[in-house]
Amino acid sequence: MGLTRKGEYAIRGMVYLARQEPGKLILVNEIAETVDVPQSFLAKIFQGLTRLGLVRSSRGAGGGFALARPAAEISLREVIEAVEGPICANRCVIDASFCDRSGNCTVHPVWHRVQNQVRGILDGVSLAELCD
Amino acid sequence: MGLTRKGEYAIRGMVYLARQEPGKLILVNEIAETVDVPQSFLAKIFQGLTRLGLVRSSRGAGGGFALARPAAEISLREVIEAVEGPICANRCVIDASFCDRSGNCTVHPVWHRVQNQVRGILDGVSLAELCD
DNA sequence: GTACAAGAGACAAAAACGATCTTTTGGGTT
DNA sequence: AACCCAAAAGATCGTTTTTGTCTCTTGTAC
Repeated sequence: MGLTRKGEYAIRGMVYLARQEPGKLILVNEIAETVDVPQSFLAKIFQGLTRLGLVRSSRGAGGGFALARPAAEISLREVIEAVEGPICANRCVIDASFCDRSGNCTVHPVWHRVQNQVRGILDGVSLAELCD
Repeated sequence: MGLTRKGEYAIRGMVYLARQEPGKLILVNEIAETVDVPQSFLAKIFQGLTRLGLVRSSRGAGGGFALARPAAEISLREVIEAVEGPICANRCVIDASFCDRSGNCTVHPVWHRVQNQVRGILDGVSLAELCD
């Protein structure tokens, strides 16, 4: 019932990128150092973000990472779900096999409401807004 | 970012109790069997619920568990927080030491909004409503 | 005082979390 | 072409949390 460090770190890193001159490539070491997260771990996290198309990367000298889209067009939800998986109040909402005892679950609709609210809030916040 | 089995089991058990004649003591074995959760585990969970005053218990022959208050006066949030701890979007909202890098965190207010929304929804649902 | 059922606490396997390290791949430079 | 540089990929690894189980104790009713 809460963000893991992976999520927290991803947000820190992405907000840092969002504060840079758009398109400018930044080394993962620099990001890691200034937002205070372990470099190797952040590297892994950014690998995933790259694969999912949230950031673009370039290898070799002069390489690094940059946001794949303008900061105003990347939502907090995208970042979180990229590293943590889909926001889900209870397994039963995603995984039907977990819940269908006796056919009907009265709590089910509550989980849906929770998810939708959370997603809505997180959708409404962009990286640009988090730059202050 | 989701309920654990403990939370899920606690809800199942409490809803089952809420469906019984008020005040009637039910054996944990019966509860466990009909809501389909491991008995020993549910026993542990209910131990905690008793300690926190959500259910009352009686030992010995004819003992068992019953809701400590009317089902309409026990919220889903109470049950969840009793077993999972306080609902918290990010450690940084509860544990200041986790977040105060450079003093100000722009994401902080978002976590608060998320928490309040979730808590609000869960506060608004009582066990009675979950009985259908 | 005996049977019964919850309370308490120790223990343990399995999964998730939080990294770290090494090797590979690809891009620039000389 | 040879060589650095930095990300990509994958293996590994210690710690914590989850998900239980088991045993023993305590309290209650008959």
